[in-house]
Amino acid sequence: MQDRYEPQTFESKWQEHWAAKDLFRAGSREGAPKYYVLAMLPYPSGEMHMGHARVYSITDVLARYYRKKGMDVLHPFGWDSFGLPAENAAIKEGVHPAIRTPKNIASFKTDVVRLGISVDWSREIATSDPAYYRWNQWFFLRMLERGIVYRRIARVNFCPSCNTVLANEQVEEGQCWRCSSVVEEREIPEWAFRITAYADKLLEGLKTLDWPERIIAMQRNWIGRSDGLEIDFEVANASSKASIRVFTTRADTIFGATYMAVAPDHPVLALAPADKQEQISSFARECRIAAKRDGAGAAAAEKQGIFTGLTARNPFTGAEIPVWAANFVLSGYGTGAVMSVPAHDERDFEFAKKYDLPISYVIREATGEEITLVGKKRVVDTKKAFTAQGLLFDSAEFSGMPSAQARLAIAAEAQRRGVGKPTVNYHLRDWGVSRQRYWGTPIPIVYCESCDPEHKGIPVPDAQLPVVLPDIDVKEVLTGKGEPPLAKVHDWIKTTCPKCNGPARREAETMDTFVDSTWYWARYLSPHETKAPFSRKDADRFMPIDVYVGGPEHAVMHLLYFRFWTMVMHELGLCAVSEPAQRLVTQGIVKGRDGEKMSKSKGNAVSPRDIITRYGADTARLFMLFAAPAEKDMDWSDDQIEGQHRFLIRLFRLFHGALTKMGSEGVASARAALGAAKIDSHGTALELRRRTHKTIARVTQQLERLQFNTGISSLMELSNAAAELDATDSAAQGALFECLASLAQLLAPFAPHAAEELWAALHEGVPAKEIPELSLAAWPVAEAALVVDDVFQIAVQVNGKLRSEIQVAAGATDDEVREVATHDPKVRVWIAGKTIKKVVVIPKRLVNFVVIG
RNA sequence: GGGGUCGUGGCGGAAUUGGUAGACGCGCGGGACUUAAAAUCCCUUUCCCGAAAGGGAGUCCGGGUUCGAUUCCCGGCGACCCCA
Repeated sequence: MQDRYEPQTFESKWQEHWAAKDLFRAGSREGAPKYYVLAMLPYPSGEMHMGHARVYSITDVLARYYRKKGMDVLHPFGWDSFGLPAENAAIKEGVHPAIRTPKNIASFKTDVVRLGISVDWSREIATSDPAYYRWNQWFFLRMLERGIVYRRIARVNFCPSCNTVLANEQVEEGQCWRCSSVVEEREIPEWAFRITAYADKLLEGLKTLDWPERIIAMQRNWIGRSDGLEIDFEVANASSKASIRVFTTRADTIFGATYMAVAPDHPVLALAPADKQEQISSFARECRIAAKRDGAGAAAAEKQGIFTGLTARNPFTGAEIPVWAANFVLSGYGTGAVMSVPAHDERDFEFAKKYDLPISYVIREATGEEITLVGKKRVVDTKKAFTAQGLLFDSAEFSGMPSAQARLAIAAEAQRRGVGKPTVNYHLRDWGVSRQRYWGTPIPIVYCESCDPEHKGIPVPDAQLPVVLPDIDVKEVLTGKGEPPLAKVHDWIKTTCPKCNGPARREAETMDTFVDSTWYWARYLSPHETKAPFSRKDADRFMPIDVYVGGPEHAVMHLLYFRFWTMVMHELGLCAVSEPAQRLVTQGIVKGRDGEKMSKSKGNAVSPRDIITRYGADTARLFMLFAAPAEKDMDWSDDQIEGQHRFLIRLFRLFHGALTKMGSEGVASARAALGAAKIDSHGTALELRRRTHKTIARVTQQLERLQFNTGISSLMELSNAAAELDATDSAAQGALFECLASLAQLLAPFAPHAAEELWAALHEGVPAKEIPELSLAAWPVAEAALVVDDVFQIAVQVNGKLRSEIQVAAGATDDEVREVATHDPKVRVWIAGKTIKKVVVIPKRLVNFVVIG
């Protein structure tokens, strides 16, 4: 072998070797347990970036490790090839997405291969392929049949720059998540997925998942279940009978509801006195403008409101209370109206103080003394709202009840009187999927004037799927303006009605590309299946995903849709599982040299291509894995990458030096001894053997726990130890050879090309077909006898302070250990003349003398 | 404002989950090789006192539990992320 580490001379050789031997094909180990490891589906930009390189390094370590553990590993790859970037580029440059996309895929794929990622390419898919998206359409129709897909008139977020409708989640601070344009509101018909029907299942399922706590929390908050009471407040002073419905989670405070607040565009405001109407509409206009400026939330803004002239009757106190219009009440949220309890809600309190509205306390602390009566007034802290739960007072027959009980009792009473009912509200909204774009899945619906005058939509029959995207003249159709692009493709829009065979037109809108990534992971199981999205047999074999790796930015959108879709697939009988991924790893971002998130526009991006060219793929991989734990953000560091490169340089020198010194005969006999498990060793050789086997045990454990950074450091330690051994006799050479062989094996998941090269060096002179294939060679197993030391270093403390270290035999009893420690000269100094109150002995760790005096 | 994650040397980060704090790597400093430089190799490197042996302090700050706390509990401060 060469003593110099020159990855350029061998990395592509091994990549070709793996491909030629088809080593990474899944499904070829029938009896073995399966392992499905997956990185989130990438959008095929022309070049891989560091974030990708990091994810694939992580999944590849796992794929390679479990493959060596004998499992049937599925590590597939594919492309999220529909979507806005390709379409926007087409608008700008006039290149058809269908032409650009395959080029980008080919280029990106080259990067994946060059990084040495062990992918089963026979399962490669692209979501823009009709063979894939026909199943999007098929799912859409199945969901339509089940009422999970429905048509609605929606007030939607519209990005004038992307010229597209955005989901709520795609709006950030009132701006488009992609281009940061200010989002407008429009009312249009659209198709939607009834994901809200799955809110409780989505919530419930979270309990079973091995996902990061913060992702679970984000999903829980996003679903936002709140249990409360819907109750009607009758309008007291309008000419016609009307009521305002509110939702509250704090029905126990209802006796303290001293005013109401409604959204500035609430329908009840039509009943307000004529002299107030102008004021109300100008207030509504202001709020609309402010909301657009500050974002949909607008809660950050100063609380503002106006009195509407209306009053309502508190259904429990009977009091007539004023109705205000307020900017913090949103018509799209809940019922668009709230009962305001300033005594027990901070926002209501603030508002009441500002506009001098009455405040009455009805809850007090549950512990503590009875409210003191001073004259006729109860003494409470009127400086602030009391928002905690407590005991009711001044609440008629409910007085004295604790909050939780009172909520139930008040809800029951409201229900008995027919003015309210217990209700559950969710923050989660249904998922609008219609997009006014070209480069997406056509929605398989036609409109027929004669059978469907109301434009409810007629499903395209299964036999006519896929509805294939038409080829277009890019310049004519993709103008980036006006109606959906497909509406301009008249030949395509014109079709026949599947019901009456009369003229009909196709749905011109396409599906949100988030649809594509909800179930691609299942398509990998049966990528060539033509009768179904995937086969039940394959689903039973490989579902669920064992480890799913991707960015935390997908915490709510993708990961929620992905779970929802799986629940539907389960209901359709397609698979046994209802949760797609048992374990989720969210990897941190890679920051640039300046500590900012890497991006081309900031000019701080480091290209994996450059790194691979300069240092080789293995160095790039080691850096990604070593610099920080997988879940943490990491800073790019030119120095750190040099360090990883140096490690590989040292390894090559170590192997070269050792093998040269042993000579081919020495190597052959050491190899034979290792093969026969007959390594005879003692002294320093035995010490190295212990280190080798301890390292095997440690690295194995670290891989199971995804602690790649410490795994690599364990390998560094072992190689440092091996370099120190001067192997002159055959025993030492045997131990050294075992150590090197283990290093090559343990290194294989992390730096596979270098490991192959080293593995080959260890088998120099052996006929190629007799050399075990490193990628499939069994993962080394530590010999138990060599993992346990026979002598331990034990710390000796006196009153918790380290005073000495002693050597103790493994089998020593606590008494013996204490005896040795007591006689240690350094310890004696500290315990001499003092009373030993207690001695704590922790086997194999430490002894602590507790002394006084 | 609510929810979450976290805070350890000059830096990235370790610490067998309550048991010798700082593994491994980087950087700094010193040395070897070299005409010289790069590369490589060796030594040192938490801070303070000390020539050394050794001693003292130390995991954001303040309390607590414990023989023993980076780890658990309470209260602050600060950072980041998500939602308002």
